[in-house]
Amino acid sequence: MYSIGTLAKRTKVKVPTIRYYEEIGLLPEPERNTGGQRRYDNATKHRLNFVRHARDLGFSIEHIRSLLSLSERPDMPCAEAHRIAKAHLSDIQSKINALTLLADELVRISNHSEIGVLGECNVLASLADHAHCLTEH
Amino acid sequence: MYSIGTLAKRTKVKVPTIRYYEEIGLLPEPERNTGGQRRYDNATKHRLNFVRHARDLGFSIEHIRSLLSLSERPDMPCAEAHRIAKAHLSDIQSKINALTLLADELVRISNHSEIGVLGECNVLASLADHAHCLTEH
DNA sequence: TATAATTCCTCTAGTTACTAGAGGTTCAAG
DNA sequence: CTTGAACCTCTAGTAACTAGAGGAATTATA
Repeated sequence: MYSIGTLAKRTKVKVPTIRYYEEIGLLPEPERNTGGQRRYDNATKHRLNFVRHARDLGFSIEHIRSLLSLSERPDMPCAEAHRIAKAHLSDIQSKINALTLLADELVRISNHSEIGVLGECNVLASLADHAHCLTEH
Repeated sequence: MYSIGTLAKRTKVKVPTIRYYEEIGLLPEPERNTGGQRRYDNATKHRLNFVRHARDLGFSIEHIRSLLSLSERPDMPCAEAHRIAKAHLSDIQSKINALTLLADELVRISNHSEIGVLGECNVLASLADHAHCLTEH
């Protein structure tokens, strides 16, 4: 069991952000020591790491709540779990596609080794085209 | 040349968001018709699509400004372009890794076809582990 | 063991990136 | 030529943090 500051260091999530996640119910209310300070275990650290990564990947809090519900409820009926998993899959796959295109273009720029200028650059085109989107827009 | 409403429909970006992007300098100030209304061309549409996708992928506005600078300046020296490209690459590659792990786990859940309950679920573990992170944290 | 520095607490207010609404003007269909 | 939709600017609200004030608890140092 460790303090909020220690948890913050281990997860690279800021202390006020941890308290904020608790407030909105993304993290459970932790135990408190005799002085009233929060004490955390590794289960919370694990959960917080998930939240942090998911946020970095552009998922909304509500999105994350839904993903967490898959982990939270081992008693969840398959049909419900499948519905949630499928609802997220195509979105995630189009994110992977878009990132891959952008990465390819950045690799091309990085490998463009002549001293001089870049010439035409397709970074913008890599994400601007909708041809590779799986979502509805 | 078309209106802001048409641009909004074509890019799925809301009208006030387009005006906001203009205000913060992510989009150029567009031409205006005699009545003072904004008129857009496809170059702006292209740029806006890039911004929208990049935001969906969790990049900050400043991040996007830096990526756009690669496209904006065909006269940029290679060294500078390489620096920017490399600064973004490892971040993007770790995003791809994390998303792939999450997608794999969601596929596993989707294929788990017995009628009943889900049993143990590794959605949380898929993103909680730092083992696959390329970034420093 | 005293005391000083650090970290914690709650609460309020500020920031980023939008998003919605008020009040008024311009456009475009009939 | 009207009238309703779409546009304008400006202000205010929301989501997801982030920082700061004022004070209590903990930990490090003398």
